[in-house]
Amino acid sequence: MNVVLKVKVASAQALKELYNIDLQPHDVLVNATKPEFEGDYTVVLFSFIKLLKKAPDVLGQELGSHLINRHPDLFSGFNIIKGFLNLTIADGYWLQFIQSNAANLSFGASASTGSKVMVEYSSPNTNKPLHLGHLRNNFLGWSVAEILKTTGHGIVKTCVVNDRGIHICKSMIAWQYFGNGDTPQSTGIKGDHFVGDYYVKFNEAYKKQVKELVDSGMTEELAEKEAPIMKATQQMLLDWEAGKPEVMELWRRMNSWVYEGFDITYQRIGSNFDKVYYESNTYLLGKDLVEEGLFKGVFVKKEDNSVWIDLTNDGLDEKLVQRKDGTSVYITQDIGLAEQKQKEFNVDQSIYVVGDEQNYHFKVLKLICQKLGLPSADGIYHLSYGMVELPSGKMKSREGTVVDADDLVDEMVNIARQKTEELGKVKDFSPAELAELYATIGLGALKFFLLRVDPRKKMIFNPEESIDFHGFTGPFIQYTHARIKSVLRKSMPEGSSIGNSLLPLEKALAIELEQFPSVLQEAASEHDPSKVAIYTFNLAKTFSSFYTEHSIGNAETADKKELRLQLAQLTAGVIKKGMAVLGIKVPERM
RNA sequence: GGACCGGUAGCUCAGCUGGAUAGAGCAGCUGCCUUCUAAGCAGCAGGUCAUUGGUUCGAAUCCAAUCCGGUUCACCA
Repeated sequence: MNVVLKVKVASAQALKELYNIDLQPHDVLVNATKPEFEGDYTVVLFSFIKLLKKAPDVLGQELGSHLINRHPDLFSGFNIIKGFLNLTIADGYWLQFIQSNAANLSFGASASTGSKVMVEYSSPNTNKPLHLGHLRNNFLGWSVAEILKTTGHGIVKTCVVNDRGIHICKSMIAWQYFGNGDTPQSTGIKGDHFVGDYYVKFNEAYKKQVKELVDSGMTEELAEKEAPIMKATQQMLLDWEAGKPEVMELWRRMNSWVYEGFDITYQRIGSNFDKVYYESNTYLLGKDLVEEGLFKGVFVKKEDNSVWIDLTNDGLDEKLVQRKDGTSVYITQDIGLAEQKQKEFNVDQSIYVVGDEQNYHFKVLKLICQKLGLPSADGIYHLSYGMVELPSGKMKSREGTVVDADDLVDEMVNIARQKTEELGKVKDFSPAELAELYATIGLGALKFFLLRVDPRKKMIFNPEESIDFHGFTGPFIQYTHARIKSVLRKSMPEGSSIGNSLLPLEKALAIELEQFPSVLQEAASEHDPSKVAIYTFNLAKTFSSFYTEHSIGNAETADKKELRLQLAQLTAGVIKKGMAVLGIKVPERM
């Protein structure tokens, strides 16, 4: 049980014993004491003052004295300022905490809860390479899965690849027209970029054709439909759906190029999946559910044979679930896939890491699944994240302002190399060690930058500022870890006495370390890695102050040396674990 | 137009189940490397928490209205 909860439980119990009022620990508001006051944690008394009709000072005195008498091992002092009861936690409590966890490698992790969660993330299209927005998605999804794993949930990481449809045919057509038989191998271009280039070429050619038609007197609307390259693409989609061999062959070939490229990027950024779904296999799912929905009266069929669901009573609109020609729409596939996932993995919760532009879609999806009575329905959770924007505004592929994932990672790693060389601290590293260090720092900076803000909020990515390695950044935390390891290489804790008192910075560190498990819990329940990022940064900052102020290896006494070594060891462990759930490695030296 | 999301320091963001004088980082300014890594530390300066009203012992936080920005409401995916 963490300290805050102990304070709450003790306070609720004390109020019961003193005044015979029944409160849940949850009813007691406990905050960290503001630095300008004496104490560690503060019980806010106002609500009890009202309830008991007692003066704040009297109540505070009675409660404070009672707490100290009943829990001398937990509390060592108190003071009352206005309606706030500031409690000092006994040094012995923190010392005990430090000693029992310094070498505990699994500190922060929870026992299995028995629940199983699926996290769907990344979900790329096979017509273009990954960009900055995908990076936020990948880092978020991976981290949320890792946080849930650490807090005792079984995890299935999954990815739904959008590998079919008109947009895929566009790159295929463009390659047929303009490719001259080139391949990623023959050109030396990474497969996903290679295919993406043809997607761009399609749009260029299409635009040109539309313009020509418009110039010859056609309306723009008609020209967009009549452009030969578009008609060819639509025919190709029909051919694909009919399974025409040469189209299927081309489709497989080009997709395989993309996957080769994705594999490299995923490997580099550390994304991985337990199960990959391909839309080419799942796009027909859900049809039987349309029948079932009609039978149950959840859906209605209109005269033209299209099938709808009326969600106006739920404050939404009417939504189409099947076209008049009997083909299914996107949401129908999603319903079908939700059912499929359920059959295959039987998870308690299914998290979809998808941008907030699809909020409405997921609201509808969940509602429809609930109305259909699918067992997976209530477990659907849309982890909606905000778009990544540039200082100039949104990224637009048409304007060429899309920040490519591979390029960005390259740039970050390069800057890491440059800065490391400037500082010259690891001149004895082998080339392989250096390469690993640059990747660790560069990716650490990037991941931390994208994960440190609330996922729900849109964020601005400033290429100039984002590559900062000072302050609230991944490299600062990595650096703190490396400094600790440097100390620990010289001497390790021996398990000897750590004395019986704490200096302010020693205590501040202990207090912060003790919060790690509850931070992980909070991050898990809110699906929010930024909680861990912020916590880990603050911990590193506290350690840096401590490190500057107090000598560890040459401490004043043997007790102090042992105490500080244990604190250092525990801090290194928490930093490492905190960063690990963010997908960020920490170096031994940098 | 309906629904949803956001507006906190020059910039990027915390804080939002109501609690003490609203916090970080960057940028700016001062100091600190003969002692464990200065990718650091200590300090200064920087605020009408979009606006107005309400709820109460207490509001950045809750409620209402307004202003500004965004997303969405396709027989697209």
